[in-house]
Amino acid sequence: MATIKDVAQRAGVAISTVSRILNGDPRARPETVQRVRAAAADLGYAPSALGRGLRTRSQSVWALVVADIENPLFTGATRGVEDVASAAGYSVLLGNSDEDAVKEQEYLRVAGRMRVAGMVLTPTSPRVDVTALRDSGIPVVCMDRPLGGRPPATDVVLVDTRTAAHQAVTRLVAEGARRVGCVTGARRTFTTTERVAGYTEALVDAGLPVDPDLVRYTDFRVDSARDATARLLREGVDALVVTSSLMTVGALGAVAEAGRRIGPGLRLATFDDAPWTSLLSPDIVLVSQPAYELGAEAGRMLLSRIADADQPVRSVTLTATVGSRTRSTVR
Amino acid sequence: MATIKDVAQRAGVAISTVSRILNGDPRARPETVQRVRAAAADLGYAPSALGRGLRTRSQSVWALVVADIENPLFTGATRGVEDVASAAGYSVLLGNSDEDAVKEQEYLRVAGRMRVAGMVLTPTSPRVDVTALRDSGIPVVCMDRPLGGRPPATDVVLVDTRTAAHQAVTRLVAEGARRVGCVTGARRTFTTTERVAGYTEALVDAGLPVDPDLVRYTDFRVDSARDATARLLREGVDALVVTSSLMTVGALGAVAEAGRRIGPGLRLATFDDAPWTSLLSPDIVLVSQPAYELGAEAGRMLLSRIADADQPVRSVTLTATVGSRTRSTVR
DNA sequence: CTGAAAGCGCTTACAG
DNA sequence: CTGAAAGCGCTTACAG
Repeated sequence: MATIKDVAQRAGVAISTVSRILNGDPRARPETVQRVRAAAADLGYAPSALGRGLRTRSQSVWALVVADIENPLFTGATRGVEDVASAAGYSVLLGNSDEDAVKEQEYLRVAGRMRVAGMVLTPTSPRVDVTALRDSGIPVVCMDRPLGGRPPATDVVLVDTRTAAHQAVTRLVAEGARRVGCVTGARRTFTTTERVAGYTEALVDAGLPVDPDLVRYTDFRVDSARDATARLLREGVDALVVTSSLMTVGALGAVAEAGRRIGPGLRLATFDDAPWTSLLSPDIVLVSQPAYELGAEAGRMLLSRIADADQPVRSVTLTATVGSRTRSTVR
Repeated sequence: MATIKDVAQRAGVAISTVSRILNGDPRARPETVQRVRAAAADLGYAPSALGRGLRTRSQSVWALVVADIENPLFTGATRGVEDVASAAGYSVLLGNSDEDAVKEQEYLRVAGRMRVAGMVLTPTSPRVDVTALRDSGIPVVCMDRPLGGRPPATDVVLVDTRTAAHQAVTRLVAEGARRVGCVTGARRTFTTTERVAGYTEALVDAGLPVDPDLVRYTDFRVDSARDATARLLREGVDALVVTSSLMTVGALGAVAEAGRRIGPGLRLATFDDAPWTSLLSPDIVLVSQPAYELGAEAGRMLLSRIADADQPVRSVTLTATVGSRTRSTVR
């Protein structure tokens, strides 16, 4: 493994000269530049991020820790973060916490030890502890879910899915639904409580009774959503709101197993436009979130926070759109 | 940001003592251990991976670069790699090359500069250049796709999807298909050529004519698969083999738009059991790959290669299973 | 049982 | 325009 020393030796210069030239110092003699460049190329030299990072106390790497890499919202957001990062000269290292607080903590630790330049995080709960990172001087921007109470403890980009859930339920009711079941994720998750709130408010606004028993909290898994939906169907609902596309897989499985189908007698609203939702009946009400923009905005916030650590904490909320599914243009 | 120096000062010992104790050196006085531990905890000290990595010339981090994070095969494999890595004390940093050779090259560079302990890679093409990494002493294990010709240039874990494709097509033919179209990915990709080979061999074995025009290569995208399928349907096929679940979204979209449906008149075989495939008709022939095991085996190979750099290059092939879709147990 | 010292691979004022 | 030197945060023989 070639080091700066090897390059210096081969080019017949001091290591400081190699460093300067490779970092584009303008006041270097063209011949020297030539020699150094050639030597570096011959040796396949790539500067060690360890040596460099240690010395400059800054890395050109971000960590991005998402709660579920299978969620199309997060794959889209990941692209947004990556594009903003790479335009600014940063690379992004991804961690998947899998909605598991232990795994998440492990990624936070690794990122801290690696002294990354910043982190974008989708916290598994509002009480995730990022003080260790912040004390290390590593800025954290949250995405999709805030940290702490109100106001949020860090910069954060959210999507207003409360309003979207309200609109979706209002639409179901306008189409004739009277008993709307809700299959949703974990209680601890911000997005869950927001969407349930929107659901409840819509029922109230429509003058319909609110039955807490029609809201089923799960662990986000396909099978849990299937079971929850099966029970709701047995107990009698004429519409379903399912708060993620993965859970919708389970919900639709339960619908099929019950011998029912989506249509005027059983309406469905679902979140996230995963590619496969393009195959669903056009009757379905679909809540689309600006996934790419969610990540891009988080990236921009991180950039801004890196540039100025002392600026006030910011909170940005993006809008989700509610519509019927259209022909997919998603990858 | 606390350093080992701060801890030493607070505990009233030398930094070498701090280092030893925090690394579990047994010959330390209990009182000293106490003091050092307390000081470290008070300061929220986490050793810098930069300092440590520079000194020991070894990192406890792997890089995993996959070609498409949306592919359920790779999300499953990622879990396998992570579990093996973390059991051995490594963390995994993920990069998504998105089937883009430029992005891939960038991740290879970053991993090299970071001096990761090893890499698991799904190369975007057999000609990806990993010599820079290998020259830096960073072992590379390939997953899903080999590098170089035969024998492969690196350790590699593959899935025998050639045989699986053969079996799937044989099954379609047994059910009555005579003109089987194939919608597949990019020509440069190993898995594409393997599956097309299996498809072709099955037709030959069944005594059916082989029409190269029935094989449509795409760029893996939903819309490309949709267009390719639409054309195949117009030209007349009575069965389809689609070599990834994402492309199957497009294929099924085209089927619906053509006013056709999957059944005895138009059979379908597809690869990868994405969660949503559980919603498909039970008639569909499904090729399931051992995703988790693919990653776990790659992780084990990397571990073994790290332990002994000079062992002969190994190539492991796992088996895919062909069946009808069953109720999903996937997350 | 613990400390002082060297050195991992870099960058950056500081001389010259 | 270039080199020598210091130092970033660690670990690890080597003394004592």
